[in-house]
Amino acid sequence: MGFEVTDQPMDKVEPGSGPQWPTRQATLGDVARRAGVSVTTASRALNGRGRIGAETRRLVQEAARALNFTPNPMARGLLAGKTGTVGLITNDLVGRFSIPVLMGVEDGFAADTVSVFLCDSRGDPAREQMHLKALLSRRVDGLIVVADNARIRPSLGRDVPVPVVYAHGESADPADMSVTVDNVQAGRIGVEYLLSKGRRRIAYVGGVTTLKGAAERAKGVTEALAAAGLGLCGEPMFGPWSESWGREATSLLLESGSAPDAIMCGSDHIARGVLDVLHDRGKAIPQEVAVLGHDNWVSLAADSRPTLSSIDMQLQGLGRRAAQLLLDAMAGRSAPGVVRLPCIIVERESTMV
Amino acid sequence: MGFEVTDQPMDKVEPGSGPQWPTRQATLGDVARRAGVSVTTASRALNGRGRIGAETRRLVQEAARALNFTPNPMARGLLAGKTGTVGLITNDLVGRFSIPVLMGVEDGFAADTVSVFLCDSRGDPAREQMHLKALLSRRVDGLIVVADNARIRPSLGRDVPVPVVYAHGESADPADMSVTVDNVQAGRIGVEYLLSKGRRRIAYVGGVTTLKGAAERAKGVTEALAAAGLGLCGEPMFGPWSESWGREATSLLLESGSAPDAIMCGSDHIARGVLDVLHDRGKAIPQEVAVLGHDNWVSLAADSRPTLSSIDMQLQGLGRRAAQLLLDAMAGRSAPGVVRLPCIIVERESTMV
DNA sequence: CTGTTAGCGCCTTCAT
DNA sequence: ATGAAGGCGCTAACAG
Repeated sequence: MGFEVTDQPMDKVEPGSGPQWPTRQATLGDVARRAGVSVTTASRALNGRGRIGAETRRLVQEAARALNFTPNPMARGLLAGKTGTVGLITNDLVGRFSIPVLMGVEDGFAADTVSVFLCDSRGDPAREQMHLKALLSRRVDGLIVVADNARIRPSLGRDVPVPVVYAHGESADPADMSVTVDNVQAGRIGVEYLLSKGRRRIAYVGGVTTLKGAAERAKGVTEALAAAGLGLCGEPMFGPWSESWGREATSLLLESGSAPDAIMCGSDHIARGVLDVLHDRGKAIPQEVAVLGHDNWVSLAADSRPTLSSIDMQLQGLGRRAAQLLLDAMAGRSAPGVVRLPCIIVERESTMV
Repeated sequence: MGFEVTDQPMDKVEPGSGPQWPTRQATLGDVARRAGVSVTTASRALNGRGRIGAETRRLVQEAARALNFTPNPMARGLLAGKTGTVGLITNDLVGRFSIPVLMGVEDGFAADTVSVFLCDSRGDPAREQMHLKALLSRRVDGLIVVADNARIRPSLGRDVPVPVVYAHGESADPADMSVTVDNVQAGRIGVEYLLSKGRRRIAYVGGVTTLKGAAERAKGVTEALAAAGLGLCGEPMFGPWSESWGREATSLLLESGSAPDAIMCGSDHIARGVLDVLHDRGKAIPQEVAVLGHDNWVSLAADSRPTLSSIDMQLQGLGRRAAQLLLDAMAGRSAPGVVRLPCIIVERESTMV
């Protein structure tokens, strides 16, 4: 099961000395020679172009298999003017959001057709610019920029010579293609879900509304409540997306005299803080107060006390969609604008009566 | 600041119609023509080979800049027989360990020299095999396999035609190069640290010892205690790496009559569970009981009640080291064997008197 | 149906 | 100090 040419003498073989890199890979010439045909014929036989004798084709294919031949993508790309690669630039690999998007993107491309270069700019525009340059000089056929959902990001500009899709965070330029999350819908379905569970006094603890996503979620919440003829229970609480804010906000909420029967949270981190304080105060969850998180971050939500229901942004699907859009654009069918994808509820104990 | 050739007539320009892909990139021929020299001279001027008149060089460089020329890596690679790319195969992008390793790997390569193809096998050997094939047919110059630290993984085999470095998890074949974490040392420094804080009754709640990492950490713990003439407080508790196990183990521990003044944990998840139960039972942390986590997973450790001290595996450094090893191997200096990198303590409230 | 010729963009002898 | 020619591996004309 060797990957290299075993058919002809190698340059420097030291028997029994273990792997010997680099070992020359088989070329189309090798295949042709072994099959006793010309290079062109070999090429055609393998690619299925033009008319080829059945026997010849078989011969060539066999030779290719025997030599473990795979076409050199550089030679191919040089001719075709395309590399079959795309670049993926992300801001915050540490931030957990990039990962599922990234996996979705990978799903979206056939692995043996398009490969993905990964670059992390660490939130530094200079690094991003550097990576952009590097990727373009690698002649990627397209780019995906995984951006922060919290704010609209500047476009890479219109003079980038390949199609670009912005994923998760959207580009400021409406002529760009962006795929992002429908945060308003997320807020809405959260409320609708809690209403369906019989809750009427819904409080909200979210992220600071200077962040785009946080503001949109809050908007969806307000709208859905209004549609049901209700208002928020207590003041809406906006703070950092952290556990300690969840704890603090819950204390404030309870001490202000509000008696919510559900608390909807802007993140799972916040929700964890909420759970802790409710627990300390002896509130039964979900019987007295239901808690709904946001992000469905499994390592935070799946093993808490009680386990945490959460809104899932379906980021992997978003990544797939971004890849699809990019493929279309690379094929010449580009569709500018912002696509907003819906979220779903993942139900666990914290909301299950 | 265009990326494309603006110097000569483009094929199809529709003025005012926005970006027009694909726009031809400048070639060395374009540069040479603009500078009024031959392609050979242009090449030499830009690469600094051979003797070139100072003025000629300036001219060429200026032309290159004006045309935004970057050499086509496929043409270059075709000639050089190398692509300047490496493949990175990971098992579990969702599992958080791959990410810092990945970032370290990125740091380890000069972004404008080596680019990284990312592939996630999702723990499926068939997918891994597929990605391996795809990467090899892309002619990567080397491979990094980010593996699970919990078990020794099978080697990709000796007939892979490029150097391979295994990172985080180690390969079963000692002829391979692996960079991994020194789990024994981790256990040891954890104990030594707690001892230095004046703790003497140290309990241990770890992962199941069928997992390699868990067993090694436990070994380090035992050794360090023995070296201090001490033993473990209570039975060592081994279970899943989860919060609920942390909670359960703590209850068992306290109910068994052990009165630890410190609990060392196999993961931050476990530690979070430990914190919760200690909190419920009114134990002051760290005054009565100190708690030490493992992984230093910031989103779990940095905002808990109290914030959690933890052992950090320095995975980013590990990734850098893996990249370095691979670079050396690609340059012909390969160093088989397993490198074990030390961990450090990150101190937060849960252990600070 | 098959082989010959040419060329993708670049670098490297070899000449001048 | 510069240029011309050849070739990396492959595919797309154009013969035959």
